[in-house]
Amino acid sequence: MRYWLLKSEADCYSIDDLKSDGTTLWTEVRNYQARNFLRDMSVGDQILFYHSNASPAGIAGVGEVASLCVPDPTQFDQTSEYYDPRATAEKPRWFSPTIAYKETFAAFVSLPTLRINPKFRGMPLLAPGQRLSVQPVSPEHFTGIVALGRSS
DNA sequence: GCCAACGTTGGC
DNA sequence: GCCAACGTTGGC
Repeated sequence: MRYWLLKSEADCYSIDDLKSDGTTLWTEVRNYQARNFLRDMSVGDQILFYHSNASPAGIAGVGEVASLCVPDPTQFDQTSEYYDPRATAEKPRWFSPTIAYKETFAAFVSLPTLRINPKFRGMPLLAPGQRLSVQPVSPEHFTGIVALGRSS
């Protein structure tokens, strides 16, 4: 089993939205490196759900990969701002796994909290200037963040 | 809303 | 295939 971090703009799709949906198709990723990570996901992989554009930004809870990637339907939708004219049904360019809700942290784990804790040094999330919306997470970092999130 | 960092596009 | 211009991300 592997561990990942998924970013979502908090005012666009938050952990509460995932909770009420139960599962969601993770669409609209338009970055090749992020796409490749999505394709690497296996059913049962654990997801840290990160709120970006929040104050503060940080990790709100945990999800799980419920199904492997399918072609992202928004790439074929001419009315979508994520429409990609270069994508075809035979050769889709973008892919979406299904993510299931697992838990909302009792204690939101903010970005500043992660930065001051030497345990999390080396996380890609904390690297200056990184913007990738899908990132791998080490088992140690995942466990440490979940422990912080469950504490109150 | 600012702006630094980064990815993508497209002319050559 | 280089690289400048442009657009986007995302923390603050």
